[in-house]
Amino acid sequence: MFELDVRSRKPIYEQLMDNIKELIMTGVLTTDAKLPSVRMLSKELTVNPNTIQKAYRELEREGYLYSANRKGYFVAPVDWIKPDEKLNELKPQFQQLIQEAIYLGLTKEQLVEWFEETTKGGNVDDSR
Amino acid sequence: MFELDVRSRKPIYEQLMDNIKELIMTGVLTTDAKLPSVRMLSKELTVNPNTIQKAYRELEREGYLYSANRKGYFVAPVDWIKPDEKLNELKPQFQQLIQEAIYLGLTKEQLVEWFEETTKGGNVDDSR
DNA sequence: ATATCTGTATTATTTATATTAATACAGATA
DNA sequence: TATCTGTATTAATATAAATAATACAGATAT
Repeated sequence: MFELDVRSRKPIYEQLMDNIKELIMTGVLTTDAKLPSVRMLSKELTVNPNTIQKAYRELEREGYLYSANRKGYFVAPVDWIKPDEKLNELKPQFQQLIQEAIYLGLTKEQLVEWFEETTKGGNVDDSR
Repeated sequence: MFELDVRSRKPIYEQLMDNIKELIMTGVLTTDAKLPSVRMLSKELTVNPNTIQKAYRELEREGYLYSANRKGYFVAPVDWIKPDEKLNELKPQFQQLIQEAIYLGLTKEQLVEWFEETTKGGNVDDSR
């Protein structure tokens, strides 16, 4: 279910966050879906419980998850993320990447193509 | 000339690399332009010389700079970077960002708009 | 030629952070 | 009531970034 690389420069908890975000964004995990408990996932991935918790708590802070009174962690509704704010945070990252890509020869057409590959591949859940 | 934030999570040498890349990509620094010496920049930024050298050497490895026999570091021609390979490395980064942005409501039109803002703002040097 | 600039290299130390480890508490659930 | 859950705390370990202090040798300008 999750792909972690302990040799990567990127911290395990961040890799975990990316993995979970992707499951949410592709619609595999929908609103109110329950995530594996800290301890279970810890055993499954042979990673320390604290590391799992750090990822969960961070995702909660960002609005992707919520935790209910010792019942577990669950997927939060999209609008808890404050999508507009988040998009504005993403913009400079995009523009830095775009600038570098343009320098390397990226055309507008190719960028649009990449956009459409993404929409085609991922099954977005409209009911959310 | 350079903007560094010692409190950032991103290492100083990586911030320096980003800064230099941007100067190259916006055409402020063109092919064969000389960069400040390791020691000078070290003093100017009050950063350890080794940190500067790490940034320079890494940019050399990536093909953005070259160093000539104790004469200094200089901007390399674009094609030393192997643009096609680099673009392929950039693609997955783009798609991850695009996927998240789509989840947050990004439209194709907005992405194209961001692309055009980038081309308009930066003065790309065609003579390269 | 000589002082001074350049990159290059090496070794040690400090600092920050990620990760693991070992526990403990208290509410939720079966 | 036993066992699940999240939450919290403290300590130890590992890794990497950054600083520090030097040294060597080629390039350059005076």
